Amino acid sequence: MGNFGQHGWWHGKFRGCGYRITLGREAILEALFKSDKHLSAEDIYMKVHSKYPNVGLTTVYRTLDVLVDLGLVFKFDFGDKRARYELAEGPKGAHHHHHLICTGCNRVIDYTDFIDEEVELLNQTEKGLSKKYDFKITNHLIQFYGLCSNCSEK
Amino acid sequence: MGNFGQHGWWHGKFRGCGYRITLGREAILEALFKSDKHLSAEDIYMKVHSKYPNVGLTTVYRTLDVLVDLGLVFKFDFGDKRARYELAEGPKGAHHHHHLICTGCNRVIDYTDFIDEEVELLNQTEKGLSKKYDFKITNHLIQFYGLCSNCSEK
DNA sequence: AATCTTAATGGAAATGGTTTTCATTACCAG
DNA sequence: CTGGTAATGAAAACCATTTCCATTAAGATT
Repeated sequence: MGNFGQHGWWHGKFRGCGYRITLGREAILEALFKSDKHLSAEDIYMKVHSKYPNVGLTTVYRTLDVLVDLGLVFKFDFGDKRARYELAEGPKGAHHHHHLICTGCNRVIDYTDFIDEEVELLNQTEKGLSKKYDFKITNHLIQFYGLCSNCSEK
Repeated sequence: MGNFGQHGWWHGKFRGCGYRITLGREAILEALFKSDKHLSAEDIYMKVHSKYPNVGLTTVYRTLDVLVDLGLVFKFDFGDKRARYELAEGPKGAHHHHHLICTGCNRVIDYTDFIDEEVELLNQTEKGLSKKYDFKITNHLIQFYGLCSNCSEK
């Protein structure tokens, strides 16, 4: 579970792409691993910075870019105006979920319900679209927008 | 078709929400109506500005906010770093489509294939989620990411 | 271990899309 | 016509993210 540091499950993928393993990157991935989710770059910076004060915000941004490129991290836009990041897959693989976003208060609810049906339909759709448009699909995004119980009362 | 100005199909919805009808708003909505799509705020500004030079960029942003709030316009993030806008519904109603986004060159392909199945599944999902999370869903976003034929060759 | 190549880094400055400010204009209800 | 107030434009502010550049440190080679 919490034994992030001992594993290095991502080292292979990292090295295989010519990236070096650094303390900063280790710390950033650890922060993502340990945290709940929907972290902004600055959230991550502050977590990392408290333990490794010599890791700068610029490195956080650069590392997140790398992680997104490698597919280890997903980048989201939830309507507040900063990017949000969450781990795509851990040592035990991914726990797939999508998001409900409240346009009133920007609260985000993760849900895993209906995911199987969604993903099955998406796979079919992806197959059809790939063929028709000669497009190699690597990822998808589904989000629902609306008002949470608090905000719809007003 | 092109007789945008004569209709004012949106005036009702506008006035009903306490908004005034102004030349700038008319021009901005007309630009969205006439254009293809995926316009940025500045795209719209330039189109509008050529015909009505006294409409400023600020007004474009403010009007787009209003239109998005009213549900007349959708706002998208396609990964280049500016918001993209397109008309949600015209006088004849909406022509629903989703997007394929190339992460290589940021090209966006609209597709309407599979939309029916998608929308049906989404409706079911929305119903289930609304109930379970007491969340009033008003909108959804589906996007596929990948590489277009040009970019996957490299 | 020592050396070397070059990716990675941090701090400061720049960037640029979007928002805010504020004095002025112009919808439109009465 | 006229008053109240929403809407506006221009300029300045905002602020998340990127870029610059001199310095550091992975990690392959010796």
